[in-house]
Amino acid sequence: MVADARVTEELKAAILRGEFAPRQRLVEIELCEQFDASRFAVRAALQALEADGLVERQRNRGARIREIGIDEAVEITQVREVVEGLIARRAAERVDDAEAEALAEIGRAMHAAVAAGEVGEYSDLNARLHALLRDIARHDKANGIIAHLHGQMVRHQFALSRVPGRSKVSVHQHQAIIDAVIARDADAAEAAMRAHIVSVIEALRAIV
Amino acid sequence: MVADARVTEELKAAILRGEFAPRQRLVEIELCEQFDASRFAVRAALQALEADGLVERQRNRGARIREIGIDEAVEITQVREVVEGLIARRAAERVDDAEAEALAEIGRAMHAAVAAGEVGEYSDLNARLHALLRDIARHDKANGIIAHLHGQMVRHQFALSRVPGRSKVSVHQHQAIIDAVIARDADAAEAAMRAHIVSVIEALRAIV
DNA sequence: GGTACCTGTATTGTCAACAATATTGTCGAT
DNA sequence: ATCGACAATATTGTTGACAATACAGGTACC
Repeated sequence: MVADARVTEELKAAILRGEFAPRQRLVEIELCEQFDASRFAVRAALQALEADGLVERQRNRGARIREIGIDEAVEITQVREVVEGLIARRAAERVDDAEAEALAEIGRAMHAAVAAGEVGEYSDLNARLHALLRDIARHDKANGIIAHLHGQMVRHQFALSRVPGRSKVSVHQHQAIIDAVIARDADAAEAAMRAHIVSVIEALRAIV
Repeated sequence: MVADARVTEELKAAILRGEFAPRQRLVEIELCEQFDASRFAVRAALQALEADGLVERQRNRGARIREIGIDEAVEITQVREVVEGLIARRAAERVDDAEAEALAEIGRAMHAAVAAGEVGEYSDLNARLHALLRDIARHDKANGIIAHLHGQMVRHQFALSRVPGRSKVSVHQHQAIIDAVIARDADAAEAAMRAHIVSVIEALRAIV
């Protein structure tokens, strides 16, 4: 696994960037040319991404980009709800003063971004907040599962960030999470995170 | 993926049965003989089981059985706590009368098994209860994650079932879960499941 | 005109040989 | 006797060719 790893990474990045349409066929030879790799490496990459849930394969019929419908996106987000709840709880238990200040800073930047109407900036801050909480929680298993689920959600995540007015609602939820973690209140942190993601689920359902 | 799938399945079953010791090296040629397959198929199986978290591989150094220490087992069980909590909640929301009766039946059998001191029988009933709850919940993503985590826990699970007196404690927790689901009380079902698994975590920590 | 079959092509599945790399054992020098 | 360099061996990584399979298009028959 050496060339394999490179191809796996590049192919995954390309999928996450949205370069392939859902249900699009992934022909091995075409991928060989695109990534300048052998069929062996491409095959290994496809197998890895199948385990990742990004690609589906049928015997003798090849691989295609897995389509994730709204129902599955909701299920994924429901799991995310409880696992990110665990992460928020752990973060509240383990946060140190420097990390608390970093959280507060993200909170202030979020308010500023919403006030200025910068949705792209707000979206970045959102990702940074969740990533920082994962860093603070230092829970490898939970973090791994979130990464796994996140990979399958990129398309819907993008759609979500385009919903007008969502940032105005979610900024308060994010602030509640930040406040609870800084206050070292584990129960409140978990509850705030779950409330936040429940509202994400509602927004998801509303898209259709 | 045809011979591959067979080898993957058999190898996984062998690992779960405990036929390989933790950190034991898995030499490809030996596995070829053992499962009467080509190196190609063995390789694919090893890659699949790496993604499954049962095997770890290093470049040019081959594969070994992944050792799961007590700390990791605790983390796994913490994730299980919240995801099985979600499953219990969903089960309470979706259970029908026939399923409720099946749950009640398992509860009665559990009490009987504890009274008779049949630990093996109780352990089976425990597995059946959790499986039935997953059936009722019909939450593919959550069920998939539980299956994934369970595969990594078999060794510790076995150690847990040997702790004397555990069934006497857990039978009441199980009954609380059953009662809450039958009463269609989602909050109580989630809380009961989480309380149950918290006690599993404590028992895990106590083993060392 | 429609349906079933057959053939050609595109694509994936499998294999055995070869190359690259790590590990182990041996030898000599200090 | 211990350490380091070096050679031998074991094991994995990679490649290209070949076999098996599914799909599309055309043809004959009803």
